Amino acid sequence: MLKISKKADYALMALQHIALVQFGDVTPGRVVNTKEIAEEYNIPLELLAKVLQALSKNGMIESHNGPKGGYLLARNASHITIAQILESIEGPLGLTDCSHEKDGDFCMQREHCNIRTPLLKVQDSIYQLLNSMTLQDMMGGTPLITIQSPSTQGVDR
Amino acid sequence: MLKISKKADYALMALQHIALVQFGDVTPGRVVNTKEIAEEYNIPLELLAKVLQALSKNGMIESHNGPKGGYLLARNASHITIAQILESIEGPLGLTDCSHEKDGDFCMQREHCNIRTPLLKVQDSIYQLLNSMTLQDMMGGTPLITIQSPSTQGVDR
DNA sequence: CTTGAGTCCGACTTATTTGATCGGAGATCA
DNA sequence: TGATCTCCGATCAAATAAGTCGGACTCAAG
Ligand code: FES
Ligand code: FES
Repeated sequence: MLKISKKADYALMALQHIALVQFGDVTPGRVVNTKEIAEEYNIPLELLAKVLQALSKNGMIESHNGPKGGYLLARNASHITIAQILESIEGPLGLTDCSHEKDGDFCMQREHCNIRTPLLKVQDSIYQLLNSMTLQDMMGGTPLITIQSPSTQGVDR
Repeated sequence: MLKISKKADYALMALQHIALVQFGDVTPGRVVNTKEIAEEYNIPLELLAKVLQALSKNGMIESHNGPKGGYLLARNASHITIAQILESIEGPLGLTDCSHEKDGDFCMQREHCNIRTPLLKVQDSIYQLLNSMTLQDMMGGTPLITIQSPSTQGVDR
């Protein structure tokens, strides 16, 4: 349950790879093209292309056309959060169909719904969680995210 | 993204309804049948039945057959967590396909995978989150779950 | 004991989403 | 100019979820 799509998976891998090349290496200005990533991680080329397109459209990476072209991180790795990446590929976060109340978009159960409010809270918590972890954090195995709740007080990791 | 299935939705509603009848009301021993819930929340009858079956099979509720039959909460509402409910309906929690390493179940990207470890941590955090919230909590608008992470220190709700 | 209303339960069909693919247009550098 | 590479839309196939159907069982009243 709560599985994220493979496209989102690919997006994370690709971004991390780009970040790695751009940061850790001695070749700071190097661009990285689709093929390179696809072969490295055994990802279907065309599908990965689609993913990268979406990422660039959402301002996560910059695309450079033509020969010697490729992709570049749009901002610092510490300013790109997991939530942003995932939302670029799949829609906005929403546990239920009726999380985001559009006009007229009425859930059949809305009237007597008893789970809307608590679920929205859970959803919000998950969002904070995803939005507090950055690409940077994913690279260096840096910080752990800890949860505090009334029932699991003091439980660490 | 991260949408839970409608069946899981229905499960939460149904369980909360059962808990409400069994606890808050003056009819402590009353059983509640499928039809009652289905009509109350506009849920397809047969589908809800399926959901309830799964729940009973996983020990969340008890089923009583025959006329005047129906469902009963198997344990106290404060001992049923959201995570348990969701896992009864959908499979076990897993952000990626390769979260649970079965034998021979090798992810194509496993060798060079750079996102496995951090994602598992995120997954674990989410699980703690879901597992720290009980049916009881959902009923009375009781406790809020708070998150603490290095980057959002001090941010409350 | 018989009967029948009411329920549980598994198999089946249909709809929706996701994964993956193809072909062409536009841009850049040698 | 020409070759190479990215970008972008439309399209096809597979997986999953949503919803439906009919039979087996159980209890309680008559
Ligand atoms: S399920 Fe739509 S409002 Fe609760
Ligand atoms: S995606 Fe399977 S191991 Fe990382």
